[in-house]
Amino acid sequence: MARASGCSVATVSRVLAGTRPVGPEIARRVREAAESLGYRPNQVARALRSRSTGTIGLVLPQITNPFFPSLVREVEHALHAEGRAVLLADCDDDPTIEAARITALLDRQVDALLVIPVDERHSRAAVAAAVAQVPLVLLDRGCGPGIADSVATDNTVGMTLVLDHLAATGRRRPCFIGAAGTDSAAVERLAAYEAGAGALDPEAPGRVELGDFSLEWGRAAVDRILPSRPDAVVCANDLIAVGALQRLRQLGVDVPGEIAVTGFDDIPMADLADPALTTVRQPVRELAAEAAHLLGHRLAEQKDGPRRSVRLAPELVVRASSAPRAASAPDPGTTRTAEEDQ
Amino acid sequence: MARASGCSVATVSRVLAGTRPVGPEIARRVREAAESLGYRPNQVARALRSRSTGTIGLVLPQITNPFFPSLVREVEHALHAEGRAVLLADCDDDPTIEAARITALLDRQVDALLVIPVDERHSRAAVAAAVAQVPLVLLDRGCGPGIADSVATDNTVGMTLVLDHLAATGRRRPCFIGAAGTDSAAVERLAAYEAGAGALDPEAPGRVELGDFSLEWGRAAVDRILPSRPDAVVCANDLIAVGALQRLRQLGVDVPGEIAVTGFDDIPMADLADPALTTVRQPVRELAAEAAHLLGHRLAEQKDGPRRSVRLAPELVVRASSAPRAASAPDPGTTRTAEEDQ
DNA sequence: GTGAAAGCGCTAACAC
DNA sequence: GTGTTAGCGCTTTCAC
Repeated sequence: MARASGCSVATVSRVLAGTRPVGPEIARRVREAAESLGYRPNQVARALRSRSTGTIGLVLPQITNPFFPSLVREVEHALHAEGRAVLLADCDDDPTIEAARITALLDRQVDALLVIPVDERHSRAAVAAAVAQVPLVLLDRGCGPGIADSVATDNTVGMTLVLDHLAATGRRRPCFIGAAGTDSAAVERLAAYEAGAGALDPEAPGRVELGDFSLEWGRAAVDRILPSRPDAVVCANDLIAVGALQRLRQLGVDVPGEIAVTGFDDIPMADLADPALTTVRQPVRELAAEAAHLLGHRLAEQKDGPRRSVRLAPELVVRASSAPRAASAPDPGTTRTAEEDQ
Repeated sequence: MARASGCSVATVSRVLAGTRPVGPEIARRVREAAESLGYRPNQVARALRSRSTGTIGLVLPQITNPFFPSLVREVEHALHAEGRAVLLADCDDDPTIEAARITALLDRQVDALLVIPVDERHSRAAVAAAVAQVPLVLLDRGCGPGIADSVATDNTVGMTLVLDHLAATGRRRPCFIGAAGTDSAAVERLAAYEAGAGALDPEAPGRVELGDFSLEWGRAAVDRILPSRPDAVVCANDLIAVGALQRLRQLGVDVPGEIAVTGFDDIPMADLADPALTTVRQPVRELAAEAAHLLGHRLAEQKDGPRRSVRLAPELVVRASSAPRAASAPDPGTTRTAEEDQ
């Protein structure tokens, strides 16, 4: 390669990396030679020398969780646009596996880590250890206070959007089906419901059932919540909401005629449920972009800036499951977004 | 590290890699030193020297396609179990992006590539170019004849299972909603339907509507197929089937009372549809394991063995959407698998 | 069985 | 501006 262009390897390196100015004539020769020889620089050697692999580790609980694929997609695209590559680690929802995967990624000299922790508490040690070695940003879920940079959806805003919408469409007796976990999604969504539901009905903050983030729990919780005669079921995520929808249908309850149902996340299934589910759409692309930005910042600047915690506001997606009682349920194919409401 | 254990770097390398016999006493000292220093070998340097990164590129059309997350999960776990890591490349269903991603992975010196091609025809050039550089196995979808090793589900077996099941449960007027593409899934599933449906009804092979693999097409196709008064709608994948289910419900058609509906793939949504969808479950774990095995084979043996093409038989999952007409629709939560039928 | 030394392909000092 | 040279951290001959 150096021979072919009639100059030294150093010059070749400079032309390709653009590190230092090079004469226009010789630069052209180098580029031509690279072209005709089909030369591709070896990223491994480059990484060894420059101590930077251009590789980011993405650690997530379970790729089969329906909320993650779109997030992974956006992260992959955002990072690739910066010329970085993504090493994927699926943890099977197990903090032990998570710790092992993080170690494996660190051994491979990833430049940084993007972690969606499995568990608020049990992931902390592994994350803390990793933070000491490379820039790390927590995505979507927290992992203890101020342990690392983090990017997540603002759950409080989301829940407020839901409650405001229910109030505006005439619902007065909401209830909440949530999750008992200690993670930010469970805690913040519950807190926001309790804080906001009182405006609709002083009793509403008390109508709460806590289980986990599953379809099964959604189905089971309906039976426990129904005796309180709610006119709206606010669910902590879409899985719970779809489960609730299934059980309500089974019991012959009219949604949205008798009861409105809302979810959170806007997973693909939300649009396909019958009736289509009103929910809160997380700003997935922006979450990914912000995470990539934070990583870039940590990689460029000195490693010791103050911890940043970014919260992004979600968007309400109004669908059939919360249509006002006056109107009959519209065609399931029809959806309106928050913008269109304005 | 060499200093700490009082021997040479070569010996340290030998102990840790187990390449050559080392005296037991000194081996112990090395291991102790490694332990106490928290020594982790630098995989990048190792890769540069040994010309093997232990990294596999996984290239797929779109992680948001509901069939892929479980496949990605199994691939990741199978590969990680062998000490390899997965570089993920999402192609946004675009062959141009696919080609770019493949090049980027090759530049990073992946040991091999696992590719789910975007398009039977338009992915061929990029795949062929990659095959010349590293071991490559095609997963789930083909990409022209004999271009590389491949692992996929046996679509013919799957469709036969469906038709046999429909025959056994008393259906006599099946029809088919498929896709017009040239990919193996579209072609083989259609061919298998046409070959097998004649046994139920000589007219059946002619009752075919071809569109794409989408929910929307499933909805639209129902209107075109209904005039032929079918008692079973065989769909080329689950997305089509769920769309068909939605439209049939909208039209007030009783499923499975009047018409049975079947899908293909067993995506998560299949179990959640109402009624739950009878479908063909692809052997995802085995697909991933076989792909990993093939890769291992190519990496270990000489690169020029004969091309291998592995087809794995899928499994029928019987749910409510194809229940015999005599019985009323069972509880949506109840599912039976093919094994339980035997 | 163990150590010394030569590189893997590249980049970054340092001369010129 | 450009060439020369010394490594990045490891594995692997090759001597002993």
